[in-house]
Amino acid sequence: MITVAIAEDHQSLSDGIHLLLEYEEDITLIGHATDGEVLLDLIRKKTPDVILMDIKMPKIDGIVATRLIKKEWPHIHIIAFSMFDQTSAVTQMLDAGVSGYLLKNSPLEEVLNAIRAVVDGKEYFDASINIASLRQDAEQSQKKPLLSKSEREILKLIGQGKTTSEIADIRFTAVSTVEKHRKNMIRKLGLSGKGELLRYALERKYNFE
Amino acid sequence: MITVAIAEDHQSLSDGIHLLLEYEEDITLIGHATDGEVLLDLIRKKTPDVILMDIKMPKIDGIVATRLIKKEWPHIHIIAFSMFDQTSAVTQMLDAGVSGYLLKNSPLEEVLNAIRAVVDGKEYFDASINIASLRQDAEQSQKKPLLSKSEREILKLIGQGKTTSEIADIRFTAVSTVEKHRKNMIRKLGLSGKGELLRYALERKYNFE
DNA sequence: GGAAAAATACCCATTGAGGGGTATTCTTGA
DNA sequence: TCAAGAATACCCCTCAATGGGTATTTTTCC
Repeated sequence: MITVAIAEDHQSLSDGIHLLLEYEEDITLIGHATDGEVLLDLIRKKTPDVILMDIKMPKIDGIVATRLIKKEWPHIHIIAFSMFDQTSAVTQMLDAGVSGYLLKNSPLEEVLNAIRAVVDGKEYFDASINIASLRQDAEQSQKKPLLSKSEREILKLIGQGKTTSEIADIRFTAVSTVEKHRKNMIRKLGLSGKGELLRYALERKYNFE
Repeated sequence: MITVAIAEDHQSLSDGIHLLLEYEEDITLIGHATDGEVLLDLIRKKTPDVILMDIKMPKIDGIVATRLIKKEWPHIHIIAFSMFDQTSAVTQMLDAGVSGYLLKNSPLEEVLNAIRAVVDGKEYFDASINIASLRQDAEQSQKKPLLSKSEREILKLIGQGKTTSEIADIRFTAVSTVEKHRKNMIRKLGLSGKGELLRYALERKYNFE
């Protein structure tokens, strides 16, 4: 018997999976959580074989929750279940230790395939995710992160709506230095035009990077 | 017998509803669509009594689709089914003519209650939506929309990353006119500083306003 | 220890976005 | 029909954000 837990903040979807699993002889749903904290409590009480993990969740998100769980219970198989097929979301979940990645706009039956695959020790990725090329990208980007430490820090502040001079004050550096970092980032990221860096920084926030 | 169609771009959720409805004697699912265009095709072939309508959909979104459908088939009951409980999303769907509004983080059983309520000629709103106060707000804002037509149009283009001169080209107006509209919007919205309007426009995209 | 990469800081320049006006024409609703 | 609000278009001015350089000091890593 395979025991499964669901971490998903949309209860309607969680209920749908519940209905699906009810008619499977070899799978039992042991509980569901609507946020990362509740999930951790749940696991402490009843350790499941498999967790279906949403990325976007209140309190503790799926990426952090996966890291915590794999650290303490490395034998639990975690399958990411997300709306996002962006490279960054997938690589971060891979890095956190998931054994599979499903998309919410795929058929629900995929869930069954994925659960059975991961308890068999295999991995299971949605067909629309090119897992091989992602792994390669991940390796490269580990060695050469596109943006440097200072640059990422400044980008974050830009995303918070800070201006160049405000950022210079915060970081105790000259305005010209911040300007230089901005220009370097624009070059590295292949952007152009005035608002592009702000746009990039803002979109970042919704893109898991 | 109640006939139902689903418009939902996350197939997993749509599959879940399918499972739920399968065991209801008085309800038949006649089809599901993953975008607004497919939905319209579907309705032309088999007219359902009720449509469960997601707001976020490719091609034609739920708001536009609802308007189109209520115009041509006013007897079809439409229930919005969304992740968002923001005022703006709800009021826009109300305005478009929905008879109910469900949230995805509510139990799936709510779907059954809602379907049965709307075929009875009643309305059905998720408990966490304060429908009375929303209706009042909607009345007021109908008389005085904050931004005018041109302003909203320009804001949308700003959100798409267009610069003032590009927007002027697109709209066949002078650059100075677009600048004037920008300034008026900044004043109306109580913004300040250089990137604020872009920031506002970008955040809007995730907030349905 | 020494080279490469990152961080620092400055120079020059252009331009887009805003702040604050005024004025004319077009629409729209009471 | 007539006034209010919207849309159009121009004026002035400032300043932050780029684009494109150079140079020095730290860090980091082989």
